[in-house]
Amino acid sequence: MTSALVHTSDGTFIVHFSERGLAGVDFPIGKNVSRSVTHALSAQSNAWLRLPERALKQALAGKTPDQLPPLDLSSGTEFQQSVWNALRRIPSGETQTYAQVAESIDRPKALRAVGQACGANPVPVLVPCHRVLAAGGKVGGFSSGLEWKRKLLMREGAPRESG
DNA sequence: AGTTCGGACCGTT
DNA sequence: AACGGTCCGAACT
Repeated sequence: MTSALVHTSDGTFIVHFSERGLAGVDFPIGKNVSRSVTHALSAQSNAWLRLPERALKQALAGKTPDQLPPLDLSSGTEFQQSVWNALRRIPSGETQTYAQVAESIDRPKALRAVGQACGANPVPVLVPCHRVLAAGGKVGGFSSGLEWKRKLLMREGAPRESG
Protein backbone atom coordinates (compact mmCIF):
# COMPACT_ATOMS: atom_id res chain seq x y z
CA MET A 1 0.00 0.00 0.00
CA THR A 2 1.63 3.22 -1.13
CA SER A 3 0.50 6.68 -0.20
CA ALA A 4 0.79 10.09 -1.71
CA LEU A 5 -0.10 13.69 -1.03
CA VAL A 6 -2.66 15.69 -2.92
CA HIS A 7 -2.41 19.43 -2.44
CA THR A 8 -5.64 21.37 -2.76
CA SER A 9 -6.95 24.75 -1.70
CA ASP A 10 -8.65 22.91 1.15
CA GLY A 11 -5.40 21.48 2.43
CA THR A 12 -3.23 18.50 1.75
CA PHE A 13 -5.05 15.20 1.46
CA ILE A 14 -3.40 11.81 1.72
CA VAL A 15 -4.45 9.08 -0.67
CA HIS A 16 -3.65 5.40 -0.29
CA PHE A 17 -3.34 2.85 -3.04
CA SER A 18 -3.41 -0.90 -3.10
CA GLU A 19 -2.71 -3.06 -6.11
CA ARG A 20 -6.39 -2.91 -6.92
CA GLY A 21 -6.81 0.83 -6.85
CA LEU A 22 -7.52 3.80 -4.64
CA ALA A 23 -8.15 2.36 -1.19
CA GLY A 24 -8.24 5.38 1.08
CA VAL A 25 -8.55 9.15 1.31
CA ASP A 26 -7.61 11.08 4.44
CA PHE A 27 -8.74 14.61 5.11
CA PRO A 28 -5.98 17.11 5.83
CA ILE A 29 -4.98 16.88 9.47
CA GLY A 30 -2.28 19.21 10.70
CA LYS A 31 0.76 19.88 8.62
CA ASN A 32 2.69 16.97 10.09
CA VAL A 33 2.95 14.78 7.07
CA SER A 34 5.36 11.95 7.47
CA ARG A 35 8.57 12.04 5.47
CA SER A 36 7.96 8.57 4.12
CA VAL A 37 4.82 9.77 2.45
CA THR A 38 6.56 12.79 1.04
CA HIS A 39 9.30 10.61 -0.37
CA ALA A 40 6.82 8.20 -1.85
CA LEU A 41 5.26 11.07 -3.71
CA SER A 42 8.43 12.58 -5.11
CA ALA A 43 9.76 9.20 -6.12
CA GLN A 44 6.67 8.00 -7.89
CA SER A 45 6.06 11.23 -9.70
CA ASN A 46 2.70 11.75 -11.27
CA ALA A 47 1.42 9.17 -13.72
CA TRP A 48 -0.70 6.96 -11.45
CA LEU A 49 -1.59 9.93 -9.29
CA ARG A 50 -3.02 12.09 -12.01
CA LEU A 51 -6.48 10.57 -12.13
CA PRO A 52 -7.24 10.44 -8.39
CA GLU A 53 -5.88 13.94 -7.93
CA ARG A 54 -8.05 15.33 -10.68
CA ALA A 55 -11.11 13.47 -9.42
CA LEU A 56 -10.58 14.65 -5.86
CA LYS A 57 -10.18 18.27 -6.88
CA GLN A 58 -13.27 18.15 -9.02
CA ALA A 59 -15.28 16.58 -6.21
CA LEU A 60 -14.04 19.19 -3.76
CA ALA A 61 -15.21 21.85 -6.17
CA GLY A 62 -18.69 20.34 -6.08
CA LYS A 63 -18.36 18.86 -9.55
CA THR A 64 -18.95 15.27 -10.52
CA PRO A 65 -15.55 13.86 -11.51
CA ASP A 66 -15.47 13.12 -15.22
CA GLN A 67 -13.50 9.98 -14.48
CA LEU A 68 -12.80 8.04 -11.33
CA PRO A 69 -9.73 5.93 -10.65
CA PRO A 70 -10.41 2.28 -9.85
CA LEU A 71 -11.52 2.02 -6.23
CA ASP A 72 -10.51 -0.75 -3.87
CA LEU A 73 -13.27 -1.11 -1.32
CA SER A 74 -12.38 -4.68 -0.45
CA SER A 75 -11.46 -3.71 3.09
CA GLY A 76 -15.13 -3.55 4.02
CA THR A 77 -17.60 -6.27 4.85
CA GLU A 78 -20.22 -7.25 2.33
CA PHE A 79 -22.76 -5.07 4.06
CA GLN A 80 -20.45 -2.07 4.12
CA GLN A 81 -19.59 -2.46 0.47
CA SER A 82 -23.24 -2.58 -0.44
CA VAL A 83 -23.75 0.65 1.46
CA TRP A 84 -20.75 2.34 -0.16
CA ASN A 85 -21.97 1.33 -3.58
CA ALA A 86 -25.38 2.74 -2.76
CA LEU A 87 -23.74 6.03 -1.85
CA ARG A 88 -22.09 6.16 -5.24
CA ARG A 89 -25.50 6.13 -6.87
CA ILE A 90 -26.54 9.39 -5.18
CA PRO A 91 -26.04 12.17 -7.73
CA SER A 92 -24.18 15.33 -6.82
CA GLY A 93 -26.53 17.97 -5.47
CA GLU A 94 -28.95 15.37 -4.13
CA THR A 95 -29.20 13.83 -0.69
CA GLN A 96 -30.73 10.79 0.93
CA THR A 97 -31.57 9.90 4.50
CA TYR A 98 -29.97 7.00 6.32
CA ALA A 99 -33.33 5.26 6.17
CA GLN A 100 -33.52 5.73 2.41
CA VAL A 101 -30.09 4.25 1.92
CA ALA A 102 -31.08 1.33 4.10
CA GLU A 103 -34.10 0.77 1.88
CA SER A 104 -32.10 1.06 -1.30
CA ILE A 105 -29.97 -1.89 -0.27
CA ASP A 106 -33.07 -3.81 0.73
CA ARG A 107 -32.46 -3.67 4.47
CA PRO A 108 -35.02 -1.13 5.65
CA LYS A 109 -34.39 -1.65 9.32
CA ALA A 110 -30.63 -1.47 9.22
CA LEU A 111 -30.55 2.30 9.24
CA ARG A 112 -28.27 2.54 12.22
CA ALA A 113 -25.87 0.08 10.71
CA VAL A 114 -25.92 2.24 7.61
CA GLY A 115 -24.72 5.14 9.69
CA GLN A 116 -21.92 3.00 10.99
CA ALA A 117 -20.97 1.93 7.49
CA CYS A 118 -20.91 5.54 6.32
CA GLY A 119 -18.48 6.36 9.09
CA ALA A 120 -16.30 3.47 8.01
CA ASN A 121 -16.13 4.72 4.42
CA PRO A 122 -12.44 4.60 3.49
CA VAL A 123 -12.78 6.91 0.51
CA PRO A 124 -14.70 9.99 1.64
CA VAL A 125 -15.53 12.77 -0.83
CA LEU A 126 -15.22 10.43 -3.81
CA VAL A 127 -17.59 7.96 -2.19
CA PRO A 128 -20.08 10.60 -1.12
CA CYS A 129 -20.96 9.67 2.43
CA HIS A 130 -21.62 13.37 2.99
CA ARG A 131 -24.78 13.16 0.89
CA VAL A 132 -26.56 11.18 3.57
CA LEU A 133 -28.59 13.26 6.00
CA ALA A 134 -30.71 12.45 9.01
CA ALA A 135 -34.47 12.46 8.71
CA GLY A 136 -36.33 15.75 8.81
CA GLY A 137 -33.61 17.63 6.91
CA LYS A 138 -31.21 17.47 9.82
CA VAL A 139 -27.57 17.20 8.90
CA GLY A 140 -26.69 14.21 11.02
CA GLY A 141 -23.13 13.33 11.84
CA PHE A 142 -19.83 13.16 10.05
CA SER A 143 -16.79 11.38 11.41
CA SER A 144 -14.23 13.72 9.94
CA GLY A 145 -15.97 16.90 10.98
CA LEU A 146 -19.38 18.35 10.22
CA GLU A 147 -17.76 21.41 8.65
CA TRP A 148 -16.58 19.22 5.80
CA LYS A 149 -20.01 17.75 5.31
CA ARG A 150 -21.67 21.15 5.15
CA LYS A 151 -18.96 22.57 2.92
CA LEU A 152 -19.23 19.74 0.41
CA LEU A 153 -23.02 19.87 0.35
CA MET A 154 -22.99 23.61 -0.18
CA ARG A 155 -20.55 23.37 -3.06
CA GLU A 156 -22.70 20.73 -4.68
CA GLY A 157 -25.70 22.98 -4.39
CA ALA A 158 -27.63 20.61 -2.17
CA PRO A 159 -30.72 21.97 -0.41
CA ARG A 160 -30.02 23.63 2.91
CA GLU A 161 -30.81 22.15 6.28
CA SER A 162 -34.41 22.25 7.52
CA GLY A 163 -36.41 25.02 5.97
C1' DA B 1 -41.02 26.29 17.87
C1' DG B 2 -37.66 23.63 20.49
C1' DT B 3 -35.95 19.90 23.91
C1' DT B 4 -35.56 15.50 26.11
C1' DC B 5 -36.74 10.45 26.84
C1' DG B 6 -37.48 5.76 25.63
C1' DG B 7 -37.72 2.11 22.96
C1' DA B 8 -36.87 -0.46 18.53
C1' DC B 9 -33.54 -1.92 15.22
C1' DC B 10 -29.04 -3.82 13.05
C1' DG B 11 -23.89 -4.58 11.86
C1' DT B 12 -19.40 -4.26 14.04
C1' DT B 13 -15.87 -4.77 17.61
C1' DA C 1 -22.34 -6.99 25.68
C1' DA C 2 -21.81 -2.34 24.20
C1' DC C 3 -21.65 1.08 20.89
C1' DG C 4 -23.11 4.08 16.78
C1' DG C 5 -23.02 9.60 11.49
C1' DT C 6 -30.81 6.63 13.31
C1' DC C 7 -35.81 7.17 13.76
C1' DC C 8 -40.22 7.89 15.68
C1' DG C 9 -43.65 9.08 18.94
C1' DA C 10 -44.79 11.21 23.21
C1' DA C 11 -44.34 14.40 26.59
C1' DC C 12 -42.74 18.09 27.99
C1' DT C 13 -41.02 23.83 27.96
